[in-house]
Amino acid sequence: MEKLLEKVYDYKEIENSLIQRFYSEDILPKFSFPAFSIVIPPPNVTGSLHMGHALNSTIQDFLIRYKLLKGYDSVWFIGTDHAGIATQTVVEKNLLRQGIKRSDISKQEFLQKVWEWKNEYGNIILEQFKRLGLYANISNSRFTMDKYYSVAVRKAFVELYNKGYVYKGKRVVNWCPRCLTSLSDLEVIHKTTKTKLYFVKYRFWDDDGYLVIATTRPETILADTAVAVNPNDERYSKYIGKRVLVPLVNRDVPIIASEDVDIEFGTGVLKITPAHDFNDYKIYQKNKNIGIVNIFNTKAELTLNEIEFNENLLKYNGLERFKLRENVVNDLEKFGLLEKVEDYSSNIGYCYRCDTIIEPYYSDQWFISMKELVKKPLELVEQEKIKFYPQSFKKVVIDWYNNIEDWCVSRQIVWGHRIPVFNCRACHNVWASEEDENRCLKCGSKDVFQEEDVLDTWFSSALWPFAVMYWPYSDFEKYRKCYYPTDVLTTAREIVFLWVSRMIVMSVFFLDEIPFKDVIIHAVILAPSGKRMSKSLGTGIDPLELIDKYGADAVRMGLIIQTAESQDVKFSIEKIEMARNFINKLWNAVRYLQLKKEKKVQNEFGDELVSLINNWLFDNLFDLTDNLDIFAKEYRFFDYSMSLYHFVWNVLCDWYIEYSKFFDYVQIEDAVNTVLRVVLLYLHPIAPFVTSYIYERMFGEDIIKQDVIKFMNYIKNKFVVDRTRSQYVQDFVDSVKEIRPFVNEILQLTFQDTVKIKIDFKNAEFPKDFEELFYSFTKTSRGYEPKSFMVKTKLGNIIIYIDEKSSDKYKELLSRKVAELKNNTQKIEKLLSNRDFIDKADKNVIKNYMENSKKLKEMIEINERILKEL
RNA sequence: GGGCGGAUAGCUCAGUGGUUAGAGCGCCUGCCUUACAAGCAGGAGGUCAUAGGUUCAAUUCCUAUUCCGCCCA
Repeated sequence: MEKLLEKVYDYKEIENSLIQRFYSEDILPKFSFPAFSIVIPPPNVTGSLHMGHALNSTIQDFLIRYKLLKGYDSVWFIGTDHAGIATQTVVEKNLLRQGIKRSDISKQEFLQKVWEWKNEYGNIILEQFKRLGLYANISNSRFTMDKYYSVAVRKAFVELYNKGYVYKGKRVVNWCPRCLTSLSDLEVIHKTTKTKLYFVKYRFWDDDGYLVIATTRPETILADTAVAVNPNDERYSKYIGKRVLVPLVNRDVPIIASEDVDIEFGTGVLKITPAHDFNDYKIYQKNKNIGIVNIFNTKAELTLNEIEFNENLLKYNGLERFKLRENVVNDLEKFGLLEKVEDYSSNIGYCYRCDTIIEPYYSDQWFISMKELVKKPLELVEQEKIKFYPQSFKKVVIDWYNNIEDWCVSRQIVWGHRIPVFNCRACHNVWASEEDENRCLKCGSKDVFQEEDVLDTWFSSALWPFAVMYWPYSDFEKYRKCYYPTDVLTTAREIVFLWVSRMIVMSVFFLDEIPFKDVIIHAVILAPSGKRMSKSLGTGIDPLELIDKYGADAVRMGLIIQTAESQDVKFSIEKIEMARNFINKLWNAVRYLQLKKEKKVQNEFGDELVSLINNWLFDNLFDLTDNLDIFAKEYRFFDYSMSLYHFVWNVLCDWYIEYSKFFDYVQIEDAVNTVLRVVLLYLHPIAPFVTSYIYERMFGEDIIKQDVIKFMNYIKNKFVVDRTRSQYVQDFVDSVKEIRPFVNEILQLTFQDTVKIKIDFKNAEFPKDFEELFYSFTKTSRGYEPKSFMVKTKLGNIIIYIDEKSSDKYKELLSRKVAELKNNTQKIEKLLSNRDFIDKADKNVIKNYMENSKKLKEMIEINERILKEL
């Protein structure tokens, strides 16, 4: 049954042979208990696999596979997001390359083009995910605009609408003049930007005096409807009620009082442009009589209309906002209205998709009022019904809920879920409906039309955890029993508000239940320079290239061991190499053990020694697996990986396999097979390819079908560990490590093959065979008859007398050691003579110090004697 | 402006109220020892950012400062 591993670990071959099995149509929910479920954060259909996806998916796949091995019905719901603005932008650019402008074709034709694009390219990202070795069913993936999902979105919107949580209103919103759509607050990226502060004179209407106002956006002067000062500002309070002329426009506007005016900023006088500034809009809402003037069209070009017509503006008509700014500044200067210009840096909002500067824009939009909806989620997070890892995000989410603003959900684009609100031209009835309507519910008129806007992408993603389980169809109840709420959500920090907190809101509203129990917020992997990884900046590192070069297993493990906790890390290729080397090491260890079967050992050791060492091995193994289970439970993937790394490399390979070279295969076969099984099983969630491959080679079985819990119970009964006996072996290990530096130095000085020593096993229970092992492990040999020279190992029960070869080097080594020992002893003595310490410190701590002090003194004495006689 | 996190070896990062603070990479010495040179054995390298405080004891807890990063407005 067992097949020998190939000489060289060829990850490409292995990945090719297994990838279809991992990503297979046969992987279906079993609807059995215990169940475990995760929903993937759906990648954008426009996306390509980046480092964030790679880490995020690795974590999820780890959990899915770990639970699978633990006997769970472990299901991963995967799929993609239609990503409204992002996708539309990509398709627009595509068409432009073919010479087709968006404006050349109708909305319907364009929509058709987007669907064509989606059908052709929309699954690329899922195909790329494959390469990571994910265990999921690709044919079962969902899409936020597929047939069933669309039903869920409409149902959700209509229900919110009918319960009064949706309203339409004319508001100043974030507007992207390139994407030609509104954006939610969360889709705006604020960046400190160098700009200028213009000090502009506003003349009084009735005399020659003037006020100076500082503004970063002089072009919006044209839409000023008031000037405001803080009533507590002694400099200006006397002017409240007077009127000033808006420069260039010569519209006369009032000077109003507002507590919102920052006395410190600029001159302390604020111009009010309600239609093009958020703060000004707030002030306007409290002073509606000042009026609101919109001077821009959707592309942020100055556009006069009948209502807001002003002949002084005619010459600017059609100018784009920054061109307009130039013109306005020039004219202000020309008319002597510009007092000065200063350099300034201010926080400016940019579109998160296309990086265009956001224009606050006064327009009709749809909103969801959030204050009420957020109440229950807030409580649930506070009560830790949903737990965040790391915990600090609990507070972050709570703060966000507490300061929630209404959510602008309408987008003026084509690609998305059209808002299911219908209007009747005849009777002006407005209603929301899950079905397409062509007749007014109220008056029966056929003159009805649906809203043109589509919903924010994040509205549909907020429904993801239950929509992927076919809510609101009856099937959902079947899924709900096993898989809802889902167990854990893993995500990057940047979408905690955009997505995570809104999923909670929606799940609580529609199902009265949390969508997931745990939220893991993982690290952000930065470029090695510490900058963000970004394709456009050229700082991105392609995970697929890494997989090509190092193999998927190495990439997975390498990512995990460089991202402990959620602290951001600079990407280090060394960690990927470390993982690759580790897998290679494991491969070779297995291969060695397989080859060993064929070989006979010359002078094999007795079974007594073998059992002692096996006992030590299993002691370490059980210690390891106990820890691994804790680490997995606490999502400490770094600790999980590193403890496996150290067990395989520093326990199994460095020591056990070295011991095994003195044993015959039959003596260790049982232990070896068992330990390898356990290692492969526990490593499988990190490195699925190589472990599956080796497992099948060795045991002829599919690793994913194994039951770890059963197996562990079985072997814990079979190999009962004796801690005391295990300590003998550990003493041996420590003694070898202690003596090696001396031997190494001596050998290098004397060019001998071995150093002669004499070993004194103080502990009679040590098997005599250990002596032979010791010689071999330390490159020493029997035959030294000690006078008084020796080195005593520090912790162990073994005393080694070493042939001194009376060299200066040796003397130096010993003196250094003695000095070190003395130094430590002094520190401890000082502590022990401290009354406060004796009175207050923990008794065990004191005891340990005292014992150690004794040991140290003994060693100093011995080594000093040696030194004297050298 | 408000909030959060970080500063530990040359580099990337772990870790800890208590004896000698770790890993990988890099560096130095010696080894192709029949599983592995992607390896083996050994070594050098740290006032744990700075200043105070709490404590018998601080790299670890607290406060302030500096620098870096992130989030929100």
